[in-house]
Amino acid sequence: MTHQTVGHPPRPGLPDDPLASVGEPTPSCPVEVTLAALRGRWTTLVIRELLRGDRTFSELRQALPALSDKVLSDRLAHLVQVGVLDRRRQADWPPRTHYGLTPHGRRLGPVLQALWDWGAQQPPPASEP
Amino acid sequence: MTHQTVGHPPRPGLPDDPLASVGEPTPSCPVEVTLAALRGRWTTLVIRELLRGDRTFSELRQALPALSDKVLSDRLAHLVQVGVLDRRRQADWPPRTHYGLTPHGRRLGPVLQALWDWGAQQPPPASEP
DNA sequence: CTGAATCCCTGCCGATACTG
DNA sequence: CAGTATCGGCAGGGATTCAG
Repeated sequence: MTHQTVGHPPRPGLPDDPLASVGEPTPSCPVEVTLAALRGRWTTLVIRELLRGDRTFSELRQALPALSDKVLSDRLAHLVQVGVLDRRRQADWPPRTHYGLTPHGRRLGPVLQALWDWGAQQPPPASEP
Repeated sequence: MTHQTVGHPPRPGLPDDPLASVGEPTPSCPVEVTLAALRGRWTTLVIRELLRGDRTFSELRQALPALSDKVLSDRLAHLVQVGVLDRRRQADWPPRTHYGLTPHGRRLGPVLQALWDWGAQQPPPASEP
């Protein structure tokens, strides 16, 4: 069976790392860190939109019409706080705010790709109750 | 998967797949599929435990002492339903139930690894509000 | 235009108690 | 041993309204 066990290169292993021994969900677990960053409905769609390039508040609202102002604002604030997004206000009038991914946020690309790849695989036919 | 790159200069982000144009969170988006599978507190820890090998209900409870019976039961049922886990009852007495990852579930390894890797990176110092 | 404040409703998850 | 039943607290998120 080819499975990652003891004795692999200096790569942080998932089940083998000491930190992977946490007995409860805690912010010190890197997996929890990432899931916390992606937490919340619409979050990944906002990131996807910004992976295509910088956007303003209105542009994001236009791209995601079913997303309310409040939640969009919440998501953006959250993503800025965890260092995924960068906010650049425009002193002009009308006030425009541009959002873009930080380098750290851009590294979420491979993560979303991994999520995409697994979800695109056909699961075995589940039995319905 | 059709990967028509539409002139992303330096860093192509998410796949430029037609499905990536969804305007709202929907089960048809593969990213949502995966996040739905991983949804819920304790879920990734249960998977991590089973990445190390098959476990019974009690063994999982022992490995995650702060997890209540009900939630553990919920998580296991959910993961079985989405095709991540495989349940094998023992007709014997006392009744033992063995849980193990399906091939599909085992492919979550790289996904969790991607989540781990990003979360393990040092984010830029967050600005204070 | 870009957000913050408020209200309400829903679903999660923890605790406890009970069954095959 | 391996779950299900039930209840309650609390946070997430949608709609609306108001402010800078």
